[in-house]
Amino acid sequence: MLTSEWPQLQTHILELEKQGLVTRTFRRLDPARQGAVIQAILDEAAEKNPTSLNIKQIAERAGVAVGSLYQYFGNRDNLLAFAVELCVYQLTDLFALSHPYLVEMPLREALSAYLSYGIEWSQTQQGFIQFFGRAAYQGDPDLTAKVVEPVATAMRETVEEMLRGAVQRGEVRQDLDLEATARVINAMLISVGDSQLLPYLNQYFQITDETVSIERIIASMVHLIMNGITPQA
Amino acid sequence: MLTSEWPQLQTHILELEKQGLVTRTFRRLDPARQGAVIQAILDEAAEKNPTSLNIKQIAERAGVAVGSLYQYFGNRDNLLAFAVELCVYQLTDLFALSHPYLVEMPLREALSAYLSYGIEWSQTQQGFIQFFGRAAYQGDPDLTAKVVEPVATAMRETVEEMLRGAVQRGEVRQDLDLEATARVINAMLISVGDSQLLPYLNQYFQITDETVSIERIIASMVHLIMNGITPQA
DNA sequence: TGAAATGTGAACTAAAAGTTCATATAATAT
DNA sequence: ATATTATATGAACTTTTAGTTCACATTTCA
Repeated sequence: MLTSEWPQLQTHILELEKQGLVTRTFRRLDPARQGAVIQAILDEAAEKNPTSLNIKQIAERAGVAVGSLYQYFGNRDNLLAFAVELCVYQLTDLFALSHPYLVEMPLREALSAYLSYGIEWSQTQQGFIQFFGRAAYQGDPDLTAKVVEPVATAMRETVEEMLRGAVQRGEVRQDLDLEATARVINAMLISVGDSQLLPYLNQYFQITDETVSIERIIASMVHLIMNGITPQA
Repeated sequence: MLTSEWPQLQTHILELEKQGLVTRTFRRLDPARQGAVIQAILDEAAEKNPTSLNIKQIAERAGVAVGSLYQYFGNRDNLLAFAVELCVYQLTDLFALSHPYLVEMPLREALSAYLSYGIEWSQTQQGFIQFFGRAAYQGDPDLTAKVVEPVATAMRETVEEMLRGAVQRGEVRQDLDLEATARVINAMLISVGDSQLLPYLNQYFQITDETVSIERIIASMVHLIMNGITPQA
């Protein structure tokens, strides 16, 4: 069940209740029902996009009545705000958790781990990552400010510190334009990762298909970053 | 004016007239008015997204009456299909034109040119690229099949041939996983390019900001691709 | 000069989506 | 056991949004 896989979820819901985005009723709900509602919101957002959430469809998807959603969230705006805030909490937590490991790992392994772990993790945890992805690629100003900006900054800073650590450990050149290179690598990680998270994106980026696996892509990407493609002297 | 900067535009419009997507009336229109309508459609699509085009807003933006749009396109579906097909025509033309130059250029210069030229070109030609970008990141299945897939394939194949040419000219290693590497480089070019085309994407990718210019990014990207980041032996 | 082509936008229509509320059921307290 | 409170339900109401039409005005051109 969803809730059991998100240990911090109840804490975050309590926090959001204090902010007036959910009612006590929702917090005290049967976990299965609570999970179904959250899952329905995330799935709905992933299928279309966060800003065009449809209350009636969410109700149908979750197997509850519309009236119940109004008892939980009061109105649509709150429901959306609830999902948005919850998503930021969850992803912020995730980055806080993985950050120290990634920064201390040898860069070569850290790059692989970042992607492999990220792709795997987001596939078991159906929902929050996809919700975030839709928000990121939709470009709604409000969502961008509230969800995308904080998470995107955390991502970029993680990559920057991974690189900085690697420089200090002598794994990479000293004369790198560290800031610019970190941004390029960050963009690579995002595009490769997101193409696996949001299948429709892969039709644009064309990262993988029947002939090229994600493992081959990750290997080539890491190799490219570490060694470039110019012939060895 | 828009029309004068797209030499093939009239030809394409005639083609679309034969397909029943526009009326003769639109083709024979005063060029300024015709351009204003096309521009309005593209701008509208760039601001929200292609699938939620709003007839009334397009009319207002173009400075024409809604009734006129119905004389030009018959209905909303045709108007959208017209924009979609026109976009594919224009971008296909663009790739056909630039492809041979890029493939024969030294890879190092070709990578820079691809981006610099692409970013510059799309900023003067307000519209088609942004329309395409919105389609690509929206993920509507119909748009993906009709617009994104053909253009995305052309992009990936261009990069593949750039790499293949470079291998043959001895500019890069022979033992590369060429297909996988091409896909990674293609994704880099897309993410860096699109972040400059669609400003909201830059808030996610965080490629550039006040402290890091696009020129620095391109230089670092090319350097990364050609030389990697490992210390020189 | 008149017939054909084109332009106009208020008004019509339909659908979609948020919200309410009377009623039913379950939980809890006394 | 019964009253009280909490929660569940979904049909009906309301509002908004957006595509479309059409009677009439204007322009073009033979």
